[in-house]
Amino acid sequence: MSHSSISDVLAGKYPVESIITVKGWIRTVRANPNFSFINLHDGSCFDPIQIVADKNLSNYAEIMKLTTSCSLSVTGKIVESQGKGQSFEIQADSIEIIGLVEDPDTYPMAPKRHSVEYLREHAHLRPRTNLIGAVTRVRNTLAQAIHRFFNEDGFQWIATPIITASDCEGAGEMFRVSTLDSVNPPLTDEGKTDFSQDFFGKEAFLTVSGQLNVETYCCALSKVYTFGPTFRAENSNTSRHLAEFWMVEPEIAFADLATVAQCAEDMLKYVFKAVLNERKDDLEFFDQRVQKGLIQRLETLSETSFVRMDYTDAIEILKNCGKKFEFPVEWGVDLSSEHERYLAEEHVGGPVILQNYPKEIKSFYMRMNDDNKTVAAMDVLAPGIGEIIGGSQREDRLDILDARMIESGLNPEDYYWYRDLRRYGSVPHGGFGLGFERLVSYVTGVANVRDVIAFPRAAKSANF
RNA sequence: UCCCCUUUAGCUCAGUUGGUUAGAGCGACGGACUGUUAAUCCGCAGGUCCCCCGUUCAAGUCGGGGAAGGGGAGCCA
Repeated sequence: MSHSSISDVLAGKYPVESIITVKGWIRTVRANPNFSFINLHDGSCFDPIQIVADKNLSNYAEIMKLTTSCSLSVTGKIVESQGKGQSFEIQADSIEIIGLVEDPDTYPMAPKRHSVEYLREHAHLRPRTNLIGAVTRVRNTLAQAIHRFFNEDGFQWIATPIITASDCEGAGEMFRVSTLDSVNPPLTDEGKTDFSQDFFGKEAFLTVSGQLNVETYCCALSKVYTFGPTFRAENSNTSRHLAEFWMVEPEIAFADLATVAQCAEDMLKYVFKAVLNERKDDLEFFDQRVQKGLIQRLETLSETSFVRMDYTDAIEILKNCGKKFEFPVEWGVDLSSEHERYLAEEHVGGPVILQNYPKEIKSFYMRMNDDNKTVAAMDVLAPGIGEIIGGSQREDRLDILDARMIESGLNPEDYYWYRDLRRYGSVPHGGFGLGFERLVSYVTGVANVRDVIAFPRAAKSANF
């Protein structure tokens, strides 16, 4: 049987006096012997719809006993609400009780405020809450907007592999993918695990980045991006790290660092605007309950240019700002959280694009600048979150790439297919990686990335 | 992985110098209520004080060890 989404009903899609059916779960209920108010939600929007149940309903005795999260099918007439707080409500003709809550006393999602830590321990029920429901819709809107932004700009979406047999990705600890007997694996003559007998005939891992793969498609289709899950086996225990997270990685051919930075800025502004336009209801909740001033901040961000700053200038600013840092600042050091926070939160007061870092602290594939000291790298630092995007122009000159690999202790032969791109019609190109959960966290104000992904996977934590 | 903090009712927390029967708010439950909005009012039930070992006449409280969670750092997206 067909039914209407609550978001359509509240948006006024059906004329007053229409008879419709809605289905969902009870958020709150206020009962008295003569009539009851039931707020029903189905996840289609932030607000629930108010059902007015009169005592004349045949099953009114059962209706009076309903509790939070019971599931219902309600058929009735749309009317303009007599009360404040909603424009429309449904005057119920019939209420079918689909599923009761078997023991309201022990049902974990009470109609009250819960801590995010508590909700995380009940990850299968937390999507029913206002908070996680809103996060989920905003996350979806951001993902759709990212695809739309790239599609409108002529990018092709490339599904790069989740499993990678090349052990040369370098960035961080990897999860091994294997079908070998983990207790008694086959051994080589040297007594080491014999991966030639493994499923792929060699050691295989979950990807830590799609970048190297997507560069190959960039050097053929010009504008490409990946958007998929990424895995890091780092033992990080912070509000900004997950072992399984989603990453957006565009790669642009015939592009320099400035083009890459502009793409990052345009993409962020595009998705901020999308959320402001499409999910105002959820943002208002975040603004009220999670982070005051959130909407104003997003509106400002989507209109003003991001500050660009060279690493060298940032070092001077940090050295001369008069602030005492735990880690001393000197040209050549990797910036730590306190430095990044000062730059984004205090010096700029907004996101800042930091560019041209010393080559020693960045990856081998980043393009060497003419000064032979810095590479064409850029990070977007956001207040409160830190690094939200990391990117670079890639080294497109084979001799310099080889030299950088050797400097970094890598064997160029292992990267033959990556090097081939520089041998056959090499072009300047570049791209960046956006941590999707960090973006959702930034946009919603929800501080921990574990609360903006459905089932978070982190060190010592893979429940549900 | 390192530093700091926390763990008491379904949830959020208080708990004095180590001392009788461990408290509040919210939630749940029962009742009242003809337009409520996390309704309101009245009533009631609800405890392995995270686990183990120790000190003591006596431990929620003190000591040691462990676990889980949080904040910060590192790594990064």
